[in-house]
Amino acid sequence: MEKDKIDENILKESGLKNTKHRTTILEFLRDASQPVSAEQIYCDLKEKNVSINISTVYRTLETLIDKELILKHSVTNENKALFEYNNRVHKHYLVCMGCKKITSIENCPLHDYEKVLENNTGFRITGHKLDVYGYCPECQRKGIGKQNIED
Amino acid sequence: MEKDKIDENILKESGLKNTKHRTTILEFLRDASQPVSAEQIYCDLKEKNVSINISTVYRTLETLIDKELILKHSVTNENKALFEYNNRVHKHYLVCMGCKKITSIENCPLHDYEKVLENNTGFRITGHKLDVYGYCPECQRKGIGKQNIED
DNA sequence: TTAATTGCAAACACTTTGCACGCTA
DNA sequence: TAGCGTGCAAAGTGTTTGCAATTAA
Repeated sequence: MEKDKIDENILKESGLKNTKHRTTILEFLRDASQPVSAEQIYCDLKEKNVSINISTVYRTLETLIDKELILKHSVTNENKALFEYNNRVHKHYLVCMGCKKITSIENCPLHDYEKVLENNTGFRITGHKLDVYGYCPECQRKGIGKQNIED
Repeated sequence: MEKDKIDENILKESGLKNTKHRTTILEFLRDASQPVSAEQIYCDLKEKNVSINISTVYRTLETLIDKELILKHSVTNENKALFEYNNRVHKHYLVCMGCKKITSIENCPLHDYEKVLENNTGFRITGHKLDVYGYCPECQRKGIGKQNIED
């Protein structure tokens, strides 16, 4: 496992002090399989006997976002933010409306579209966010989301 | 102006009782030029001397969402929801990072992509949400968002 | 040593809920 | 009149902030 040591340099390179909480949270996000909430980070660290305060979690996340080491997402109809390690790969998300699991899609169909839009609108386009919604194979198997079951 | 009378039938057709607050909010959203927050609705109605409680605004919005008469959005880095009249046109949004103004785009480049994705992932795709970010012509003129001014 | 980071508690902003009263169908 | 809709106050969530103590560089 070469997993655990990488991050310390990343912090230095971004001009951040190297603290235990920062590396812990950054490693946690790097190893997470999908975007997670501040509370999930907090609880998970507690389970691992890492003593940390929820406000420190938020402050750390904010710092890491500023330095673009992580990304923040808002999901429609969820009132809490989700955070994800920024591995600098342009991604989109497939959100299951049944189990709420978020899968990432690395293929992006929109490269050319941004240029068309710049020409049509006069905006300087800096990025985009695409989320696709549906039901995953497992939820379909369970019958979740099979049209409207009833009202 | 034929603007003001349409909505009463819409409520009936959705199986909702016809109340003043519901028609007022629905008309307000129908006539809004962009998605608005619950508080904006509340304040705007107060200015027009409509007496309403903020909890009624939220409850009404929830009801209208259930009946799909309106849509709810979450914008990244904003911690409040925005609501919009559902005119049943598939739309995307162009969000200005400078002035935060939201412009809608009625052209959708993703029709075919959803089918590709269904084949690749096994998901049953029910919809998608695309937001494009950038700087509007006016903000560019003012020099807002001209790369990084400094760090 | 010095400034940045943290914990704690308290404050905040947005949203939801319980209950009694009021109004639509 | 029966039951849904509303106002009010209070509680919930998720997030932020002030301040004193702690820690990294």
